Amino acid sequence: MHLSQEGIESVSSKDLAGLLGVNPWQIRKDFSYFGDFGTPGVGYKLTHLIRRINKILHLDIGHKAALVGVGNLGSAMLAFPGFRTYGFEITAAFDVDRRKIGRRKAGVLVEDIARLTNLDARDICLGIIAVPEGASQAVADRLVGAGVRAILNFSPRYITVPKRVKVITIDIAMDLARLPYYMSAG
Amino acid sequence: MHLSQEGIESVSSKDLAGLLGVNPWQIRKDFSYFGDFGTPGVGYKLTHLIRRINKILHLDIGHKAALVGVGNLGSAMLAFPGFRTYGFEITAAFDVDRRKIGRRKAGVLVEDIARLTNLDARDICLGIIAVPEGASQAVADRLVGAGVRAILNFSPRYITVPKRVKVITIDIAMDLARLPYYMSAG
DNA sequence: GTTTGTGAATAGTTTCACAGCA
DNA sequence: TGCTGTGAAACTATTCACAAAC
Repeated sequence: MHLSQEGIESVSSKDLAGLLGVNPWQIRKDFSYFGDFGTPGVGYKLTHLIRRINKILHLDIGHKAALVGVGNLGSAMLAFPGFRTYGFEITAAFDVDRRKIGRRKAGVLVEDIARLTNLDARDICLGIIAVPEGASQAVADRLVGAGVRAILNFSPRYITVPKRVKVITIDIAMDLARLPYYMSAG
Repeated sequence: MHLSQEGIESVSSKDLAGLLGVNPWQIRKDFSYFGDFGTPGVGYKLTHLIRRINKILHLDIGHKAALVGVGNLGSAMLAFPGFRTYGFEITAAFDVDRRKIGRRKAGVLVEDIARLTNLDARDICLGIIAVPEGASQAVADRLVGAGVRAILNFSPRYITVPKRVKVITIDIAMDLARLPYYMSAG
């Protein structure tokens, strides 16, 4: 992605592998499942590759997201520029805290969580849960009721949703907890 | 983990499976690799299970971590209570911004990144990278030089380190980017 | 009756090696 | 010569089924 800014037009599977920390044949095998074709002897043309991958992952159209929980982590999400890279935009934010409701954070109005309904009417298909601990299931239920089709969950709890809704959970503490196992003696 | 607060003493593989969203036999198989034993007809005793898992993952001793990058995400990390659950504590924070250096965030003094050396002398074995974009590799190099043995990397870049150092990268934007693929028509 | 622990069967992933194209 | 795309081999993980334990 950064490569295109450096005037590079083509990358080989070896280049990509080095950049991503995997083996070249993994790259080629993965691409081959989608019939993606590069040029033997040259590599993959960057513009073509990016367009193709965006299409496969459905990133070719923009997506609007609603954030629930404007605490430390939620605020970081609102300010995070990385979402734009893949065509995402947080266009709504919700919280329970009266002191936050009505104010703006990173240009987005913080609304009362009671108003978290009919997100589909606002063209929002995606929910981000950044509330602390136990509230996550209730928030997930509200998001599903409001019509989102996918949820990014930052709370350290497994949440249950209808199977038409896709959930990805990022449990930061648990990810960190995997590290000590690999650290030799200490 | 929350279960112990509810007075529950034993869990079956079925209970755990429901709680984690996986199959019961997956739980049993995974435990069996470590020769962990529950009681047939009853289940797994919670206190024993937690102690055993903490031992296996080396979470039975506390770990000190250094945070690099006290921006939005970094501040969220400092305030995040979840690390304590697994025995982690952020005891040092570093930034390049003169306005932040010398101040305290969530009780932790923000130091000049130039002072990021000899972390091992301060009993810190773990680095958390929360800097924006391109600075991540340079920060990783500094952390390795200062003696950390593992890194939690929040920047969307693959970083290269000696193989004795374990890295886990959490690319929030890319995790989010996986969702649209699963959302039907939109 | 209930639940664990595990061998065997099944499914999936990673790795390799090489034919074919630029 | 350099690199892709893919069939086959090796490996790993998941699922099942059931004997032994409570």
